[in-house]
Amino acid sequence: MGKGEQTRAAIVDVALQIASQQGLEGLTIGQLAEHRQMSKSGVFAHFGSREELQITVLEAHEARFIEDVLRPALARPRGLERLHAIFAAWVSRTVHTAPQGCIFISGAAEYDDRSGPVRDVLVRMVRGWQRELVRAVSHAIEAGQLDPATDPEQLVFELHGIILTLHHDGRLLRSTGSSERAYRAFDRLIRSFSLETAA
Amino acid sequence: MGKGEQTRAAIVDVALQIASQQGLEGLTIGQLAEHRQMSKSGVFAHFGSREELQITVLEAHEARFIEDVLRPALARPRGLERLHAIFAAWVSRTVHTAPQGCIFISGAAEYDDRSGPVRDVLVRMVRGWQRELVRAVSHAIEAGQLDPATDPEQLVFELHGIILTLHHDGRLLRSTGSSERAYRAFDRLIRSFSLETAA
DNA sequence: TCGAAAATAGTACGACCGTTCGTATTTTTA
DNA sequence: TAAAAATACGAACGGTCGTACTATTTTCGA
Repeated sequence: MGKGEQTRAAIVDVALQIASQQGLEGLTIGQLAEHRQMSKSGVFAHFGSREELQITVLEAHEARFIEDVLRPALARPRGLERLHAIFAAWVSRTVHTAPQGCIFISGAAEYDDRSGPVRDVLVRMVRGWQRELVRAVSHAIEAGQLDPATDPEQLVFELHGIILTLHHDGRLLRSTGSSERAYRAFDRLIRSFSLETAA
Repeated sequence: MGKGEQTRAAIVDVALQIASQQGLEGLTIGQLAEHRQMSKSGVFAHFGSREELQITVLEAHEARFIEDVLRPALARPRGLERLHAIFAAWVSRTVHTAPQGCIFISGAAEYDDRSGPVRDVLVRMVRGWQRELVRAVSHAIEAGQLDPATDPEQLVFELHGIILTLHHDGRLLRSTGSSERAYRAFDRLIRSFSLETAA
């Protein structure tokens, strides 16, 4: 790895941190330069534009997100067990990366009324993640662990809501005990989509 | 109403619109001045600081929110009916005010890592709204329409998640049919907190 | 080790930001 | 209708922003 790539990676690292706190729109090249103790133009040269920087940060975020949340769960058997593993890792990531937020979530608020390449990339990533979730749910249906009439996208819709509230309450309201609420919500959600094998 | 108050109200009106699209942090005095065809300093004078402007916008947003979502529901009898009315109005407001977003939601993302008066006001408002929701749920419990073991805050947590996802999917992903998903989620949520009066 | 290529610094730019201040204009009040 | 008060303006300030250019330094393979 050449010196350039090395520096670039280090910049992205810091940028990821800053963007997690201030949002992708709050990310500035000057801030980055100061934090890295180099010139603005030096930082700038690595990306060519602020937009390119933001997209690079998004890509880095996605990579880590997948690594943290999806990858470990893929070691689990398909079905509910894997879905639960995904959810647990997702909750953990949402809560434990404090005081940083999820760029996908803050980005959603920042770019839901904007257009342009950054938004497009973000949308593509979120859609991709939802597709992964739908896959995981479908496996559980195929395995007979969920009601075959289950609409996977509906379940994912509600699952996503749990995480969004967790993020919201934990970060804005600084509530404690949100993870427990999230788990309880997850359990009820799964139960309500389960086969009626009432004891 | 004097001339000053009149102008001020008109400015807040525009500001509310802009903040709904670009966020409270995206709100600038220059933009406001141009939109209103007056000088920056003229706009500025009405608020004394940008922060004061942002807080004023928040207050205006809260007033309208309560007026749209809570007020009409108060005409309904306490309990599930009122809770449903609140939810329906909330969904409607979240979806129909397109292409504008909810300032409470975008603000949550903007200020969850910041400190200062604007954040404080926002937190107070969101807490207040959650308290109203808890009240509505409690009424349903007292009326015997929900399981007496129901934790109202847990139900509100999950209810909030439905709205957050609706906002997210509808605005960022521009999904259609999110309202239907939201209603389905609401029904399942209520059912899972209901007394087991299975047919 | 030398020289091309890569990486970084330095400087300047135009634009916009919130804010201040003195002045002019309009509105309200006596 | 004149005086007083409220309101709006215009210019300017220091600051930060992204970006374009040109130099300088550093890196690294031949």
